[in-house]
Order: sequence, then C-alpha cells, then structure tokens
Amino acid sequence: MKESGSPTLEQVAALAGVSRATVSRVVNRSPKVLPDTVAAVERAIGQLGYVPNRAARALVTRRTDSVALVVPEPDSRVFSDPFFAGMLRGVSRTLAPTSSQLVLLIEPAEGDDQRLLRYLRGGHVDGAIIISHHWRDNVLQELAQLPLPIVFSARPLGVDVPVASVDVDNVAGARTAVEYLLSLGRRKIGTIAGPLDMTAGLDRLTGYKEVVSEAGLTEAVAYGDFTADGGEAAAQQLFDQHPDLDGLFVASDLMATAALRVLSQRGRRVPQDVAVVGFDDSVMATTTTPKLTTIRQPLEKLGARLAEIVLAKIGGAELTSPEIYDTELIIRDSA
Amino acid sequence: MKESGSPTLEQVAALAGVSRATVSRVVNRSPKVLPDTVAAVERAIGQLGYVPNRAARALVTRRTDSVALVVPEPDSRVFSDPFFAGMLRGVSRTLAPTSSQLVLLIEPAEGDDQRLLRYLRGGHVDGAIIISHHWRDNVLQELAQLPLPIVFSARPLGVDVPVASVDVDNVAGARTAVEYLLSLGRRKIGTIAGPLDMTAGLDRLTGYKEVVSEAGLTEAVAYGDFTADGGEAAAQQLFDQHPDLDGLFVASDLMATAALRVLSQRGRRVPQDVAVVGFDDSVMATTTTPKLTTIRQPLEKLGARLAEIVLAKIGGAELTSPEIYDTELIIRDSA
DNA sequence: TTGTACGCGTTATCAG
DNA sequence: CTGATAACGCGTACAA
Repeated sequence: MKESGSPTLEQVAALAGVSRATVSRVVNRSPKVLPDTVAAVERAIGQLGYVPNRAARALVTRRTDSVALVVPEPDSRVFSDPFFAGMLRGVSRTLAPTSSQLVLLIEPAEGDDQRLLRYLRGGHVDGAIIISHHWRDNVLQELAQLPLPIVFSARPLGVDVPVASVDVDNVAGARTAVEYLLSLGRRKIGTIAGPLDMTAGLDRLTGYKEVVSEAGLTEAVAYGDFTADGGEAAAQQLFDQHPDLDGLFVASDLMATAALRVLSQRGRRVPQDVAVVGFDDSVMATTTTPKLTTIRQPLEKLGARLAEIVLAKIGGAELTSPEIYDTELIIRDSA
Repeated sequence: MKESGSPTLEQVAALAGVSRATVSRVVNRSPKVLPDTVAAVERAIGQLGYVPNRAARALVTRRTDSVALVVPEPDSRVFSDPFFAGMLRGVSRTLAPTSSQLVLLIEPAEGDDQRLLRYLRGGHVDGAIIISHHWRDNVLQELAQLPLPIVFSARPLGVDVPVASVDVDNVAGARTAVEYLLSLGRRKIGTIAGPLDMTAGLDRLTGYKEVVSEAGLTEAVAYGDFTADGGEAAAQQLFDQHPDLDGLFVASDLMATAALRVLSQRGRRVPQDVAVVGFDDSVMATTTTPKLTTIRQPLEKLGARLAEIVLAKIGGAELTSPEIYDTELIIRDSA
C-alpha cells in the first residue's frame, strides 16, 4: 500500500486491469492497441494523475527530452542584451509544443569551459543551441566537434569545421544602412564599429566599407565594444578626427544612443546636421530623442529556426550549413 | 566489448579493479574509502572520461538536480525586461557551483497553465523559482500549493497561503523617489503608475500616495502598463489634466523615457520645469537625454537569494515568508 | 573498508 | 493485440 510519490506505470496497469507494457503502449501512442483498452487505460491514468517518470524513461531510451541553451561566456551583457531575449522567446515558443525542455547552461566564470563541455558530453541533453558572440580561443571549436546535435546562433569565429548556424545577414544589413544614408544625400559617412572578435562587429564593418568604397568615399571608423560607454568614447574620437561627418552608421542601438548624446553635446542636430542609423531595433531605439532609424533583426524567427534545427538534427537530419536571414530598415527620426 | 556511449560505473570499476559500489562511493565523496582506492578510482575515471548518468542517478535518488525557473505568463515582455535579465544572472551564478541545472519553463500561450503545473507535479525538478508579475486568476495559488520547494520573485498577488518570496521594497523605493522630488522643492508632483494587478504597480503607487498625502499635497495619477506606448498615453493624459506639474515619479524607466519625450514635445524642460524620477535603473536610464534619475533594484542579489532559498528548501529548510531588500536612489540628470 | 544484491520506473524484445 | 521479462546505470542496505 505504498502510495507515496507519483503513481507508476504499475499502479495504472493494476487499476486498468492490464499489464505495464500495455499502459506503456498507450502512453506512447502505439497504434496497435484496442480502442477499448486505450480508453480503460486512459481512464486509469486520469484517475491516478499519472505522469511518466522522465528519469526512468531517459534511462532506457537514452534520450533526455531536453535541449540546452548554452551561453559559453561569463559576459553578463548577454542577458541584458535584447538579442538574447528575442531569441529566447523564439526558442521557447518552438520548443513548447514539443516534449522537450530547455536547460539553461551558462559559463559562470571565465575559464570554466570544461564544466560546460563535460555536461554536454555527459549525455544530459539531446542537443544544444549555442549563443555565442565572441571569439573564444578554442572553446567554440570544441563545442562544434561535440558528438551531439548542435547549432550556433551565429557563424562562430575561428571554427573551421562545417557547423549549422542561424544568423542575420550582417553585411547586407550594414549595406542597407549606409546606402540609405547615401540616398539621403550624405557623403561624409562614418561608422562606429563593434569589436572585431564578434561576427556582428566584423560583418557590419565590412558592409560599411563595401558601400563607402563603392561610392568612392573615404572611410571614417572608430571602434566601440557594444556598450554605451564604449560607444561614447568612440563617438568622441570619431567626431574629433572627422568634425564634418554628415552621416553615421553605428553597429548597435546601444552605442547609437551614446552617439546621439555626444552629438547633442557638440551642438550638432540629428538628423539635420548628422543623420544616424543604428542596428538591432531594440527598445532603446524608441526611447531616444530623436527616435532611432535602425536595422531590425527578426530575432524571434531566428530563435525559432535555431530550435527547429536542433530538433531536426536530433531527429537524424544532417544540417551543417549556415542559414542567413534578412534584416529590415526601420525608418524613424534620426535619419 | 560494448563501449558505445559514455562509460559506466561498471567500466570504471573494472579498470580500477574495484567494485561498482566503491566507484559510486568515490564519485559521491563518501568519507570511508581508503585514499589509495580513491586515487585508483579517480585515475580510472579520468582515463575513461566517466560522467555519472543523471537519469540513472535520478531514478534511484529521486532527485533530479535541477530547478525550474518558471515564467507563468505568455507575456513576451518578461524577457525583454531588464528585470528578468538581472535576476537570471543572479540565479545562474548561484546555481552554477551546485550540481543543479536550471530548467526554463515558460507558459507559451495564455491558458496553458496546466502544462506547467503538470510538469512541476511530475517530479521533473527538485524545486522551482516563479517569476511572476501579474495577478493570474488562481494559477499562482495553485503553484504556491504545489508539494514542491517553491519561491516567488515577488509577493504573489491573490495568494492567501504563506509563501517564500524575494522582493524589493517597492513602497519604500517609491517613497524615496517622491521624497527626493520634495527635497528639490517640487510641490506639484504627479505619478505614472503601473497596472494594479502587479505588486510593482500597486506598491509603487502606494509609496507615492503616502508621501504626497503626508506632505499635504494633492495627487495626480495616470496609469500606464509598463510599456513605452502606455507610458506615453499616460503622460499625455497626466499633463493634459495637470499642466502645472513640476515633479514626476514614473513607476518604470521605460515609461519614464516616454514621459521625457512627451515633455520635450510640450516644450517643458527636464529637470528645470519638471523633475523626473524613474524606477529600475535599466540600461535605458542612461540612454535618454537627459539621463534618468531613478531607483535601482539589486537584481542580481535578488536572483541569488531566490536560488539560495530554493536550494535551502530542497535541503529541507522551512521558509515561507517574504524577504525584502532595499532600493537605492541613483541621481543623474533628470531630477 | 569493500563487495553483493536488489530496486528505482520505463521501454523493448519476445512469445503467445 | 497483449503479457512476461530483460535491460538501462546507479545508490545503498546488508553482509563480509
């Protein structure tokens, strides 16, 4: 008469007057069970409030019904990043209808890579989504080579094996931004780039350079680190060196807000004197004065694809190439 | 000679020349094992790269070594909320050194409560942290009564059983904000409150009302919904009805940025004409012009406590009362 | 201190 | 279509 804990398959079987095996079949929707039997079992299940024991199931099936969302960077910015939030939403929406759970794996401190790798190797999850922005010695490479379905949230820098990844076309996005400034008649266009150890930093700078060069203009580049302070320093430096800029493409909205402040301090009007375009279309883009014209990324869709891809790979699909999505120019008041 | 998959206790035992039980003891740090034996076993473990099988372990110990982070609201705003990000960081930092994993549980669509409850009841996690802001019919109450260690991220509205919770003193925080405006010589102070189905909305309004009433001033309240648009509408309405306000306390930074824009449109200077204080100290507080004076919440600490509390409860501690933390006034340029 | 043996709840393989 | 029964990998009384 042990009825502590949740009811087991055994108890359901007893109540329904069938064997454990049959109950298992019903639970797993095996097609070859008589409708009457199914009904009886389901009644018993409902009556007892039976829920399959995940551990027991995992033990035998060798599947855990869970996928990891890995953030292999102690960098706390990742979380405050609207990028992460948007992705997360897409991922969780897609995973929800599935039986799969989302396990959050974060590198708590610099250099604790091994912890993550060991966990992933330990068969605790069926697959993993890696959200990594920075180049990280060889951690990314090790992750990419794990014997586990894996997908990256961006083309991982420094990984030389083919991997599945989902990303936005950063080069094209930057091109759109700069071309738009061009279409506005701006001819002295500068950029505040992100760090070059991140695809987002690298590719957006490339896009800028391409367009500027194609238009026969001269480059004006300063580097920020995707933070407000870094953006501010970069903006100061850029306008010290190039006081006559009339167009500015900033590689992230956060840095763009800093640039806006710097311009205001220097008495330069936006967009009249300097037209500014950001990147991300995060909340901040609408909380500044003037509101930011920016490049939007379909974050939720990216997240959804990320989830779909791991799921597919877990299901046996072979996917080892990047998927690239388009960005969209959102015109507001700053350009 | 089956060596597919990860190595098992059995294999480690064979290699180390001991029994499975002994290896198990070493793995679980049992004190009564000879140092020599320990060394031999550890060598074998290292050699094979053995990692305990979580499922097998969970099956027998009836512990899953994982705690759920539950967001029982389909409200997508939760993720973009810096509040969530900060908390998450604290939680994950605290959980990291533990063997516990963080499982993210999100209500994908309105009314899918049962899914969450079933999962939590299914013994899939050892405990749960509930991040809920809104009053939700009786879901919160059901969550609170689950036979599982649980802690809420804020005093859950409409729950009439004692529960463990961690929160900031919203009333005191709002009081600080309004008293600061008072100290600046402002006497016509209005507020943009949050929705009253959220503790944050309710308590911050209470704090405002207390101070205004104690100072013998008259109230001027408009309600927003913690979004930029809602904040804008509320600000418009507030200044339509009370054009002479010289002080404004806004229940969230996001809404405050909207208020700033409205004031700028109306040609009222901040802080000269109207001093504005926000709440949260989110990134946006520093991306506006002028930068926002606001009330900071120790988010990471709150998250850490949340994690510590579930862990303690899982360990058998009886904790069913709220913990309240102080806020801090961050003075910038808007007041 | 170490080894033996059993049970945890499921799925899967065979018979029937 | 259904029922025994053997794994799955591990922890732990109990025995040695």
